[in-house]
Amino acid sequence: MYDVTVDVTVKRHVKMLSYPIGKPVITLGGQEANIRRLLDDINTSDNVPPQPEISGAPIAGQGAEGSWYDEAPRPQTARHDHRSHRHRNTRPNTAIGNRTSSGYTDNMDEDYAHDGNKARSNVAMEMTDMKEETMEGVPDLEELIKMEKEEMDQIIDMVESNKAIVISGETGCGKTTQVPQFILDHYIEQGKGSECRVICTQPRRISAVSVAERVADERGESISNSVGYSIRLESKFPRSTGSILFCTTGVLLKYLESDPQLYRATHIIVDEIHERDLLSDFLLIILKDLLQKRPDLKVILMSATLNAEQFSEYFYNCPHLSIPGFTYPVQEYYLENILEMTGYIPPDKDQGRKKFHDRGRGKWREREEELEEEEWNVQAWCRSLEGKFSPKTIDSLSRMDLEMKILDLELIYNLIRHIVSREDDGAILVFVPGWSEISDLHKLLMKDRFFNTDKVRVIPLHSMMPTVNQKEVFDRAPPGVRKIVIATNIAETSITIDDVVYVINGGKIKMKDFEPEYNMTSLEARWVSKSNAKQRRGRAGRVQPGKCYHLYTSLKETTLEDYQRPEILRTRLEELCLQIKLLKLGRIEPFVSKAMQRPSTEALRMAIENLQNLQALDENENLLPLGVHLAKMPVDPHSGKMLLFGAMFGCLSPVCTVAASLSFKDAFVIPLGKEKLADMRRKELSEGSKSDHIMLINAFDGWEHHRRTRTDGQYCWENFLSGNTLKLLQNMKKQFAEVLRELKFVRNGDVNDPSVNVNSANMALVKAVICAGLYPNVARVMKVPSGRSKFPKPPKVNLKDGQRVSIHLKSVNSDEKDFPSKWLVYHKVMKTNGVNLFDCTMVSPYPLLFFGGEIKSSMMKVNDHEERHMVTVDDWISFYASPTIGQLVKDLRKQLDRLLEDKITRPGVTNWDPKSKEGAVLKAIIDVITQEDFDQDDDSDWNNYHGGRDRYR
DNA sequence: GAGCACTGC
Repeated sequence: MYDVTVDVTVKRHVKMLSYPIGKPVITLGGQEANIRRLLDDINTSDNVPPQPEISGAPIAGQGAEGSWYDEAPRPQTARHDHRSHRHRNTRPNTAIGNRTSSGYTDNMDEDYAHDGNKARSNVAMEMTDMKEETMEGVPDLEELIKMEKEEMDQIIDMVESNKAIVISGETGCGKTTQVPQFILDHYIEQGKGSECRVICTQPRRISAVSVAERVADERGESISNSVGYSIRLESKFPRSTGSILFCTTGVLLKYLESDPQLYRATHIIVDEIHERDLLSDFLLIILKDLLQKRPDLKVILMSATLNAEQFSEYFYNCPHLSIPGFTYPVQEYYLENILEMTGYIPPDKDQGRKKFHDRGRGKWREREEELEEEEWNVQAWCRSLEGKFSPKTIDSLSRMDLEMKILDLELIYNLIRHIVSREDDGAILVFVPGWSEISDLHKLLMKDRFFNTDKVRVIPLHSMMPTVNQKEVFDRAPPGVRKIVIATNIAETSITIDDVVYVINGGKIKMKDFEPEYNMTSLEARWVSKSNAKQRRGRAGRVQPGKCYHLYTSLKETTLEDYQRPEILRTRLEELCLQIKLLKLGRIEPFVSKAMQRPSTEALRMAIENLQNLQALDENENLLPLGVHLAKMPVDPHSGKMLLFGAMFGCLSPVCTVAASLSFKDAFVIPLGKEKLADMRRKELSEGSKSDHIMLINAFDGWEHHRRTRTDGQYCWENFLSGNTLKLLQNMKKQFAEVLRELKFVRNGDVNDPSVNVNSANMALVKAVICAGLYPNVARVMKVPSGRSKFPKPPKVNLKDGQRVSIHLKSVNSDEKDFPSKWLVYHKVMKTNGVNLFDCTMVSPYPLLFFGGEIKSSMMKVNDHEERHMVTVDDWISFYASPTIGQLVKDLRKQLDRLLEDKITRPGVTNWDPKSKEGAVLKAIIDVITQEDFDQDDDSDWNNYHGGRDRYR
């Protein structure tokens, strides 16, 4: 055990080091008498745990009267059977202003981005492929109605005569708002309105709401009549039949749990399928199968134009219809044009042959040859530019790093200066990959007095910056003032800024990727795809003709992928697998193989294995009782397990805060330049807990406390918190409590009910529950660098497989010097620059012993003369312990395991009566955990022990 | 010495 070593293997970005990982640093013993007494108490308690029954409690969502999706179809009433309510053609041009002033908008808004007349001037249908339309004269109303009628008839014909169709069209063609209405209106005209229930899914919450509002508006109704929406935590259902429901993809998938054949819908429209997000790809597999079982069901897939054919092929070569759209023309410029117009001379690329790490894919030599070929192509292309571009530009192109390993911010700076001084008014939107580029470019601009004036307004935009919630992003700059927005891809789909006329496409995008062979998620900047570029370009043509500057050559553009890799190939699959089992879709592998692109066998195997280790699946992929609970909770499996334990151990509210923050996002926003101050605030909020998760609880509780005195605004401001996010987290917590009530783990759905919070103030226990949820995500602190250097480095920690990683600088533990326990549990580990733990909680030994993996007792040789007893969890987490205490811990653990298994199989409210077996066991466990036990072992002084280890690095 | 973006009756 002492010399457990890991193979010395150098893998991509992962240092596998060889050194002992098993030596304990903590000796257990202080609680021997305590545990013995507690075990005695258990043995004298009742042997049959009483099962408190929850009877008569109504289950939310089932049979709730008046809910849209459970109501039986009923006859159509007369007031809906004429189309005269629709007046979308005469709608004034207010849509954009209204939505943007309310905060977020979405690219879906583009479907009605322009004046109604313009938008509808190109409604003529084409069965052929895409055709770029330009603005024509505006037809008169009569002609418009006629054109629309033709358009509608064609779509209806196709829908009627096919089970599935694909409709493609660029943003601006109106497909999202019009197609659902065509279908409904057709049924109403036929006097069959009551037979029509259209569900239209959107990938984002905001699109679902804003499209529903727009469509209701076009029909001259308020929401909840013939049009409604349903997103998580917020629903306004339309009437039960003769109606259209816009919902998120996730909501529709949730419906499948109670209605596997989707009888609540006659038509299902899946919008934005070209985005290839995990949930739409999953839904498509299900719908494809469902068409066999429900011959009456109509499926309409809606996509952008590029590659729309592949969806038609996937759906049994179903017909494909393309709708032309309207957008203002956008002039495009490439790197060669930009160098020519700015006269900027980029730095030469590194001359020495760069060592090329292509993350293990492809062999070194092949890659070298590939590079040489690329180089040759570039030089040939440069020669072809002669005569068309100045020699200076051509020379620059041939010498610079066209791969843009590091985004050239000087180039962007020069380009912005060029636009500001030479081009007409209009906001500039710059796309860069991430925080550091936003920060650096912002500094670069502010350094220049040219930009640091009242005439220029520079706005950084990032999901974690407070500007995402501020109106100024959307506000049109006053005349003579230039607005410059520096943004991540948040401005590509989620946030729409109307007055943008100039777009600078930095060419790179940060993308999450999962590599099962390294069991590692990464987040790295890659080249954009053609569809990203197209979307970015479109951001320039919303209000008038615009210009788009791509920071890559026109040669490079030809090598860009059409689309980003679908998410299903880039993500962990645990949740997907659980859903497949919950929806009884058969064995995982064959089911997933039906996807448009199937994930690797390795990724699937890893997901299934993890679920088996979690006791969610058995060895035959059958859902175990725990798996059923986890699948029903709207969080990842680890957070789900945490919630179950939180309910059982009477600390529901704090644990819900953690689960909500981990599965959605934490509530912090950080203004540019205030990073360190924000770190300090978080550290204060952690109150010495050495836990990011406890810090989140304290931040949330502080906010709720200040709400009572209406000082929450001040509180958020001081602590860099977003009130909007906190409200969402609060609602999520309520939802979790509801779900736990349905699963019968708590009696009522109030997350703050005292009965489920008897131990909420016991932070040692809350940490233990966090540990129970996050296990086996355990890391061991290996080295705390000395604090003398100017920039103290974060502690180095090891994962179980020996990977050496850092604690991310955002974590409250990143500047921690003192770890009484060397063990951390974490939720997220990700490779960015290096490999980082993004959140962690230091845990004491007992939570690991009680909630971790298998416990073994063994002897360990300390030196030639001495051996010591120890207990070890999962063969790597070791503590010195006498044989007696080892046995006591094992006995107690056995009691706990039995209790937990029973609880999971037969859910019930916790019985705290210490005379019951359940009460006695829980009391014992809580008692031991509460006395955090950090007895240091004298002869294994941790720093000495690891002092000589540098040679391995 | 640093955090793409979504989402769940």
